[in-house]
Amino acid sequence: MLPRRSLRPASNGSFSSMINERYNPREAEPKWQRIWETRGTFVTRNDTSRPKYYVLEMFPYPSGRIHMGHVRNYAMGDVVARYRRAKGFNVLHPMGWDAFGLPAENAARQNKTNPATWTYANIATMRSQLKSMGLSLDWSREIATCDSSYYKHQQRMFLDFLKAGLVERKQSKVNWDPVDQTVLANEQVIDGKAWRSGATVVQRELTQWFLKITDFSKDLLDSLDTLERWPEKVRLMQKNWIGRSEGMKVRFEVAASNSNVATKEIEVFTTRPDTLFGARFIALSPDHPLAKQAAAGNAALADFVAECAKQGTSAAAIETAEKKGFDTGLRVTHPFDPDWTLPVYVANFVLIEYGTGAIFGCPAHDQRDLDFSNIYGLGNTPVVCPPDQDPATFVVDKTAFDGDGVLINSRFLDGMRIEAAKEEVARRLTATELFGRPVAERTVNYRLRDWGISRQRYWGCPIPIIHCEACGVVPAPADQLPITLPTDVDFSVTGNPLDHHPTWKHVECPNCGKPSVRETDTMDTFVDSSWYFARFTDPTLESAATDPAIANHWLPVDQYIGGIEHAILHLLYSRFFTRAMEKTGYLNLKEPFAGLFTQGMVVHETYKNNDGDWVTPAEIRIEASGEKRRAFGLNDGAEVEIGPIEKMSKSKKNVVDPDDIIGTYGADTARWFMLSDSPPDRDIIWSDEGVQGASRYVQQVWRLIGDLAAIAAPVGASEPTSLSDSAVAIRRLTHRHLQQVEQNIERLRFNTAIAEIRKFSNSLIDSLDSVTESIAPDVAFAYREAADGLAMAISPMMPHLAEESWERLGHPITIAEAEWPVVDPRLATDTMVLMPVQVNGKKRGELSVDRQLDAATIEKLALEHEGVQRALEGRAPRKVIVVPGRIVNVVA
RNA sequence: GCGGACGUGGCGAAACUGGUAGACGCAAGGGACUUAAAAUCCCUCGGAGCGAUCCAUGCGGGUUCGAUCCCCGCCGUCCGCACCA
Repeated sequence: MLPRRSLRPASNGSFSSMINERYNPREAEPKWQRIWETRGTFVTRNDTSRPKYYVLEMFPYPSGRIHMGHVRNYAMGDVVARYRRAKGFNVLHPMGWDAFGLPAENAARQNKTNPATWTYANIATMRSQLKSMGLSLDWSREIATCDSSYYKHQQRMFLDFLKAGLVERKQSKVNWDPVDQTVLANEQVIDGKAWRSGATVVQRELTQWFLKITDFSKDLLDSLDTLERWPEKVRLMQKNWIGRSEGMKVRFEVAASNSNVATKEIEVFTTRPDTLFGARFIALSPDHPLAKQAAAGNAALADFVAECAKQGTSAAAIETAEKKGFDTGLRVTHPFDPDWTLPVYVANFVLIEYGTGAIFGCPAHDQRDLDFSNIYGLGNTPVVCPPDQDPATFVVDKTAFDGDGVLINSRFLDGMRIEAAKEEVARRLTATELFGRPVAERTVNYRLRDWGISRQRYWGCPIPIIHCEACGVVPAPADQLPITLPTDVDFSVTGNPLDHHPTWKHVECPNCGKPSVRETDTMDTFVDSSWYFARFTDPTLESAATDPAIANHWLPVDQYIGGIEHAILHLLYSRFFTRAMEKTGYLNLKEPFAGLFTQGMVVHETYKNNDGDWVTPAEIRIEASGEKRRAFGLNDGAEVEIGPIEKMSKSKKNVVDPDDIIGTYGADTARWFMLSDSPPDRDIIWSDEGVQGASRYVQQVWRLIGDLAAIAAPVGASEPTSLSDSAVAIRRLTHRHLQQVEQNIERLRFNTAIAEIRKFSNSLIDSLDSVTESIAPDVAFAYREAADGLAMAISPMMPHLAEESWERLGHPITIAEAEWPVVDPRLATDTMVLMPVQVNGKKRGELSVDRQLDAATIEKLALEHEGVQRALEGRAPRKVIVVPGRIVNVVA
C-alpha cells in the first residue's frame, strides 16, 4: 500500500519534504568514508581475471592546502575510476606528492623551518582534505618524491641512464643571480632582474648534467601520431616544441683569414639552399667557437661579444633588440663560384643552440637578414620572384619575400620552382668535395634541446656523482644509494646549503680512496614526476624502481587527467623517460599515457574595494535586483566593485576554500557542481548560486529516492512475466537515460552526463505523479530498477549520497562494490519516433510514427499533413526526402 | 610574426558533427503553501506579432532538399611558440 502523501501532491508539494528528513552530508560523508576505508574498498590487488584500468590525475605539489583546481581535477578522475570499477574493471587509482621543489626552501628561509618538516606537514593537511572529498583512491600506494625510498630508485636510474649513454655533462649558460648566488629559471627573471633579490641577472657558463632527450627527437615526434586519445592541441604543441625542419648543412671555405683564426671552413645550416645565390653574408653566433677565436685577437670584437652576452633572454628583450653585428674581416668563398667571396659577421641574432650556430644571410628572402643587411649596407639580391611580379623589375626593399615563386638571378637554377631548386642545389653540393668531404649534406634539424637537470638547490634529489681530482667524474656505487639529503642545513647563508655544509660533500673516491667531493647539484623536479606513474604500479618494491612484469601489466595509464600547463614539459619528459626506462630495462613500452585529458581552470569574479584592494568572496555579500548585481562588504557595508572573472589566485583573492565548501554543503555538492554546466576542458565559473543549485539537487535526489524506496519492489525481485505499458514506459526511461549517462561518461562529457541524470530524475518525478495507492507488481519492479539505476548513475559524481541512497533502497553491500546495470538496447530505443516535417527546409509539422515504418508510407502521411498542405498552397511537391527516423523534407 | 582554438538567449551551455536550434542548469518574473521566512511545488522565460507566421547560432557570401556543423572572405576573443635560419 502506498502512502499517497509521500508522493508529490498535484498542487501542494510540502508533504514530501515534511516526511523526508533532509539529507545531511556532514554525517553521511565521514560515515561512508570510514566504511570504505574499513572494507578496503579501493585497495587495488593484482587480479588478471578482470581487465585493468589505470586512471591517474597529475599529482599535486604539497603547497599547503588544496584549491578548487584540485577539486575539479580529482573529481573528474574519480568519476572515471568509480565508473570503470562499476563496469567490472580492476582499477588502479593512486595518489602521491610531487614533494621536492623551491617553495619548501623559500618557506624554510622565511620561517626557519626545515623543508622536510614543512613538506610533510603540508602533505598531512592535504591528504586529509583529499580524503574529505571521498575520492576512491588506493591510499596504500601513496608516495612522496622527497622520500628517500622513492628517490633512491631515481638515483639508480640516473646511473643506469649514464651507463646507457643517456646522460651527458656539458657547459651551458644559466641565469645567475649574483646576490642570492643561485641559478634562476627563465620565469624567475623579470625584466632582466632576479624575482627575489632584484639583482641584475647575468649569463654564466656552468658545467651541468643533461639527459639526452634529443636522442629520441624523431621518435618523440613521430609517435605523436599514435596518441589518438590525446587532445590535438597538445600533440600540436609538442610537435612545434620538438620543431623538426629539413635542410642542409653547407660548408664555406675560408678565403681570407686574420692571422689568429686557423679555421679553414665555416659550416652553416639552412632550410633554403635554393636561395644560395642571394647570399650576401655569413653570420656567426657570438658564442660560436670561431667568433671567440676571432675575438681573442680583436679587442673591439671581444667587446661586442661580451655585450651580446648581456643581452636579455626574455621575450620582451628579444622583441625590441636591434640587430647588431661585427665584421670579423674574414671572407669565405661561395660554394658555386670560386671568385665570389662573402663577408663573415658575428651577429647578435644568431643562436648557438640551433643548427650549427652559423647562417648564410639571404636578405631578399629572410626578414631578419634583410633588417641586418639594411643596417650594415650589405644590399640584397632577389632570387625568388613572386608569381604576380615581373622578374625584370622585382626588387626587395623593407619586406623580405618568403613565399613561393620562381628562381631568378640564380644561374642554373633560373626558372625552377623552389622545391626543384632545393633538390638541384642538394644534388650538386653533395657531389662536390671540399677538404675530402662533400660540401653539403642534407640534414634534419630539431629545435628540441637536451634537458639540463642540474639545479643548485637543496630540496631536490641529489645527483649520485663524486668528483675526484685523480679519477674525474665517478658514479656513486649502487650499494651506497640512496645518497640522502643532510637534515642539519643552514638557510641563512646565501647559495646552495649542500655546497657549504661542513661535512656532507666530503667523501672518499670510490675508485682510488682519495678525498673527493660529492656533486652538490640536485635534480630538476621534473625528473621526479617523469616516472611516478610507473612507481605506482609497485610502490613499495625495495629492490628496484619497478617490477617490469607488473609495470607492463598496468601501463600505459589508460586515462591521465591534468592541467594544460603541463602540455609540453611534463608530458614530453615523461614520454622521454618511458623510452629511457625501456632502454635500461625498467619496463617495456614507449608511451606512458594512452589517454590524456586536459581540464580547464576554475575561475571566479574578482572584487575590489574603494581603496583598490582585492577583497575575497567570503568578505562580501551580493545583492541582486532584477538583472543587476551589486556587492557590499560584510564589515562596513560599503559597496565593492565587481570585477572581471579570472583564474582563482591568491594574489587576486578570488579564491574559495574547498574546506569551507565541503563543510557547508558537503563534498558531493562540490563535486557535482564542478562537473556540471561547463564542458570539462573549458574554464568553469565558480559561483555561489551554482553551488546552491547543486546542493538543491542533492536534496531533490534524496526526496526522490525516499519516494521510490516506498514503492519499489524488494531488492532482487525477479522480472514479472508480463509488463503493462506503464511499467514498460518506466523501464524505457531508465534504460534510455542510463545508456546516455554511460556514453557521456565514457567520452568524459561530464556536463552532459549530469544533464542526462537530471533528465532521468525529472522524468521519474513526473512519472510518480500518476502513481496511485495500489502499485502493481510490474510497476513496482520497474521502479526498483529505476531507483537502483538512479543511485548508480549518480554514484561516480556523488558517491556518498549514492551510498546513503543505496542503503535506503535496501541493499546490503556498498554501491562502490556494486555493478553497473546492463542496459537493454531494445528498451533504450523508443519504438515510436517523432519526425519533423519540413517544406523547403522549414518545419511545418510533426509526425509520430513507428521507427520501422517504411519511407513510402511516411511520405504519404507527410503530404497529407495539414501544415504541409497549407505551406504547399496547392503546389505539387517536386521531391520528397525521407530520412528514416530523422526527418521529412518536401521540396516544392 | 608563425601556429592553433573558439564566437549560440540575461548567464553557463546542448544539438547524436549535415536533419525540429536553445536540452540540462543558473539568474529573473508571476503564482501556490505559510502569521512570516526558509524549504518545496506550479507557470513564464531568444526577438517581433492577437494569430497563422516571420526573424535569429559574430558579419558577408557560397555548396545543399536542408548548414551552429562543410567551403571562401572579413571582424572579435583566447591560447601556444617566438631572431629556430
